[in-house]
Amino acid sequence: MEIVDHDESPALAVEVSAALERLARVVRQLGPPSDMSIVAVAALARLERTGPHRLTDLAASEGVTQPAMTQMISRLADAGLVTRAADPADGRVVRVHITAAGRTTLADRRANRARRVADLLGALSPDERAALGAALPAIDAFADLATESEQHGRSRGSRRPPLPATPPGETAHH
Amino acid sequence: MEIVDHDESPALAVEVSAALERLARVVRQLGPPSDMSIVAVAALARLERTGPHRLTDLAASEGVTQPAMTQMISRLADAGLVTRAADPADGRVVRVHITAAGRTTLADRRANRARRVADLLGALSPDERAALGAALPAIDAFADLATESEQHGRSRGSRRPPLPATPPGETAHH
DNA sequence: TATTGTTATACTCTATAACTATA
DNA sequence: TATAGTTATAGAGTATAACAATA
Repeated sequence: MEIVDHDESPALAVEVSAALERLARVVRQLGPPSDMSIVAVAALARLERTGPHRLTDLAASEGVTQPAMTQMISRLADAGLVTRAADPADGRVVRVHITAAGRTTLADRRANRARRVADLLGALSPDERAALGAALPAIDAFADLATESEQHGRSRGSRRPPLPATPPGETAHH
Repeated sequence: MEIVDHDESPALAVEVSAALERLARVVRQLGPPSDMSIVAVAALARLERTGPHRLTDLAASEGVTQPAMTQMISRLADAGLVTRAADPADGRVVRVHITAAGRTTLADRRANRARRVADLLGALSPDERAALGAALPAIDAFADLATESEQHGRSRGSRRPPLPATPPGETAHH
């Protein structure tokens, strides 16, 4: 058991925790009501960023069950944003690819949300904007840690153990 | 139309927007799967903070429809976390109160999440923690602005027009 | 007639359990 | 036997539309 200074920032933890819940509401309201779900967007973004993935990998990466991801991908496929392809090397696996429409949808969505965020940021003071910008690396690190500890039971080593250049399941091809 | 420097921080907006989506995942995974929904927690917290509210007020405050809030409150009432009371002054309105069990649940949940957040914060560098702490006021201001612009069509005046000491619907009593 | 709240209906999203098919 | 994925079922949570009751 490593010695980590847990008691160093209990007050900060309480405040950060509260801020997170408030931000969740913002995330929800930043997009139109009938927008894609967070998990769907995350999966799509992952497919865009690091290429085709197996269903199991997507489920694990986004922190949902395999059946949930199956249905999610089915809906995305119905919408034409992804396609399923058989893996020639293993008849059981399904490889999910993002489509051109998927990329477009993602880009549009990002632009829309960034526009709204820009409006909000514009109403902040320069100091506040500066503080937010300065905190972004810490926020990313925090989010990475959270994701990491969720996936492989709180490995504490190299933070940001980044997504392999070749997505999992890609290596054994011929 | 006021002149607001929208184009000053487009890059920042893109990054903040992306960070928000990543944080949404963290929020989701910070609690047990069978945890209360964000909206339920927010409504409960509001009842705790500013006393009994009408259903309509809760729905507006949390950004959901009235029927959605009716069902949410029904579930919370089934769980014993809130109670409904008739308003003697107006037979149509329902006043929702938080119960002792509701307060306990809220406190437990907060403590749990704060503990997990503290663990994550403990793995950050001191500089990163400091940056996060310094950004908290800006984050709050940002969240307030978002909530505000959602509710009364982007009034740009006094930010943080805060929740009235007496909750809405409380004034016209006799 | 307007407002408050509920009920009806439908859809997304999730989880667990049971199943199929490949390995 | 184990793994990849699907299907079945149930439930939370949301929205819109139609409704009841009160003002």
